[in-house]
Parts: sequence; C-alpha cells; structure tokens
Amino acid sequence: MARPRSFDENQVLRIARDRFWSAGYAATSVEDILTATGLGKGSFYGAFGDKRKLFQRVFDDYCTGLIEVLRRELDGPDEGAFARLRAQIMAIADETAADTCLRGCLLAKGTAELSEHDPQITAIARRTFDAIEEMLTACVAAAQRAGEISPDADPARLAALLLAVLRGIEALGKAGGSPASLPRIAETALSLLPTHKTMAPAN
Amino acid sequence: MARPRSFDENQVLRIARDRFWSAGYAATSVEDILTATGLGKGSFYGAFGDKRKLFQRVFDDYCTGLIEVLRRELDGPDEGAFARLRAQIMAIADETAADTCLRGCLLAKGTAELSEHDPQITAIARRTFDAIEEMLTACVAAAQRAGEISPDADPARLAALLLAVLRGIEALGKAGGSPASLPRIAETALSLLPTHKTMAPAN
DNA sequence: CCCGTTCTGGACGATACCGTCAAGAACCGA
DNA sequence: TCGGTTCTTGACGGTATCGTCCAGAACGGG
Repeated sequence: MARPRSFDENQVLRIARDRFWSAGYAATSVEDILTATGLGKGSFYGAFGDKRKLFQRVFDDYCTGLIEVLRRELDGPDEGAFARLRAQIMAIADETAADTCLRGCLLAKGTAELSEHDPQITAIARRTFDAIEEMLTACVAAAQRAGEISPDADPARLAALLLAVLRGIEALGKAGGSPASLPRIAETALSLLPTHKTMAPAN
Repeated sequence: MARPRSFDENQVLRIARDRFWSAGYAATSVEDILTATGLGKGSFYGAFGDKRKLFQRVFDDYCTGLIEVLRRELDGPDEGAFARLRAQIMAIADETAADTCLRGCLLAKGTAELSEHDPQITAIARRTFDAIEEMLTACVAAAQRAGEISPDADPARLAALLLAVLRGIEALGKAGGSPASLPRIAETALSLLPTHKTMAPAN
C-alpha cells in the first residue's frame, strides 16, 4: 500500500557504475547519473542516499562480482588446477589487452582515486585482494597436489606474486601499448613458476 | 625591463603536484592550488595556462624524475648488475609498504584517472613505462653477461615481467595490508628469476 | 471508492568552480 | 626620472554542483 518504484534499481546501479567506471568518482556528477538514468533528484537521494554511498555500493558490488567470477573459474579438483590457473591468468591478460578504450578495472581505478581518503573503499579493496589471493593460493596448492607445481614452493608466496603480476598487467594496460605485450608477461610469469623439483623457490 | 615574477615557478609546481597527487586531478580545484601557493588567478593562468596544462606538465616532470632516479640506480658495470636490480626492486617495495598514507605513485594515479580520456597523459605514461622497461632490460642483460642470470633467458621478457610486478606492488600497496607482504612479493619474484642454467625460462 | 503511504519531479539555496579581464604595481634600461 | 613591458590582484559572469524540500502522483488495503 504505497506507490511502487518506477525504476529498476539494478539497472540504475549498472548505469551509475559505468559512469563512475569511465569518468572516475570525482568527475562524475550526480546530474550525469540523473540524466543517464532518467531519475529525478528525489528518487535518487531517496533510494541511494548520497553520491558517496552510491559509489561505495557500486564498488562493493563490482568487487563481489569479480570474486565470484574468479571463484567459479578457479575452483575445482586438483586435476587441472594448473590449467585453470593458466587459463584464468591468460584470460585476464587478453581481456586487458583487448580493452582498447583503456577503461581498465574499476577496482584499480577506484582504489587509486579514493583509497587515500576513504577508508571504506580501502577496506573493500583490501578484502577483495585478500579474497583473490586466497583463491590463487588454493589453486596453486591444488596444482602442487596434482604434481604440476613443485611441492617445495610456498603456495601463498606464489599466489601473492601472481596477484601482483595480474594487478601490474592491469596497470600497464591503461597506458596502451602493443596488444601482445600483456599476454607475454602473463606467459613469462607462468613459465617461471617452479614446475618440477627445480631450484628452491621463494626462499 | 619588465616586472619580474614574484613566485618561484618550481615551488608552485611542487605544491600543485602534491595537491594533484593527494586528491587526484578532478578533485583538485584551481582555487585549492591558488590558496596553497598564494598565487592570484592572473598569475596562475598567465604562467601555466590551464588546470589541464598544469597537470600535464606536473605529470611529465614527475615521470621524467622517476626515470632519472631509476637510471641513476640501475646503470653501471655488468659486475653487480643483479645486485643493483635486486636493491632497486626491494627499495621500491619497501617504499611502497612504508607509504602508510596510501598516497601511492602519481604515475599510477594519474594514468588510472585520466588515460582513458586524455591521450597526452596516456602517451607520457606509455613513454615512461617503455623507458623503465628498457632500463630493466639493460640491467638484466648486464646481469646475464656477469653470469648472474641464465643466458638462456630473454632479458626483454624478464624485464617486462619485473615491470609488471613493480606496478602490481604499487597497486596492491594502495589497499594497505601488512607492510611485510610487498617486500615478500618482490623477493619471490627475484628468487624465481633463472639464476643458473636451470629450466628453460620464458619459453 | 478513499485514504495513508511511498515515490516522483523539479524548484530552490547555497556554494564551488573555471577562466577572463581590467586597473594598477613593480621593475629596468635609457 | 620616465616609459614600456610584464606581473599581480581580485572582481566578475556564467555555469555546475550538491543535497533538501515540498506539492502532487500512483498505488493498494480496507
């Protein structure tokens, strides 16, 4: 018994996300979002409270989605764990290389722009990186059990390194450059992982 | 025969850089810079033309400085090349870990915020990454000649990977986290470099 | 059919912001 | 000392921005 919403909240979130994603937080005005979505001010502030609150929500949703996708791709039996790891890392590199408009990753962009002054954003970013690192660790450990990565290696260390490489690929991607360079970096990283019982890794 | 400037251009550039660095481009207003520097509008626009032009100049100066520092640290004889490489990479990791206010690196921040919409910024970032990669390549090659890195490895590939790791460390640093984690990543990366004539690297 | 509740549209106030401009100040060579 | 040139100060116009508020619309239970 009340007037129902005339807009789809998720659609608004998507549109707002795209605006923030493309222009950044500070450069996106509330009016931008209003015209893009067709909402009136009353509806907007009533439903989302605030530009900052909206961004935090969008950012959080984005990060949650990221983690979910990654989990779906990486989880699985020990058999094929290394293949899954490789495929996922290569996919991220390819994706980044294909992003010719240089939009990049909202997680990276939002963290770069806001982490210094918004502890909430920092916390979300931190949580996300931790989650990804954990999934990578599990995948590396699985690959070790399957005999595809040297059992002497510390899976947490390798995972942390791989996460850094992934974030680095994303960062380099924003400067353009040749499309082949990013996958090449991913390949190099994968090829350096201690596959057999070679030298002592990650001393 | 004209009235001389009453301000130090370089000092203004430094102050403006710090503002941009801390708040980002969009969130820094010209008035911010004016009050921080004490300049009047006329002087500001007369000397620097524009908020955007000023940022490009600040960004360019910053990148040039970055390259110079790195060159000073990495250049040298083949003897000790690997030690220089290691020292520099660890230094960057330590520095990033010590940056508790999460200000990060202006190159990363500026690129993340502006590369999508400002080709000039993209070009500067690109040029800077290329220069760093080139210096890393030279250093890796030197270490190979000194017998500290396997001669079978492709120095350009290793250098590209190291650059990605460095940028990744910087990106992860902005999310806070334990101070030990970043140096650990750097160490892991260094330890995985093919030191002797181990497995075929970077196939 | 009607009323309470929630939603909508947009006017509104108060700043903040960008970049221009003109009037006057400071300098220095002659 | 004087004139020409450059610099400085800050007022100004026009716009953008954020968030509030309220009058009225839409709905559905009773």
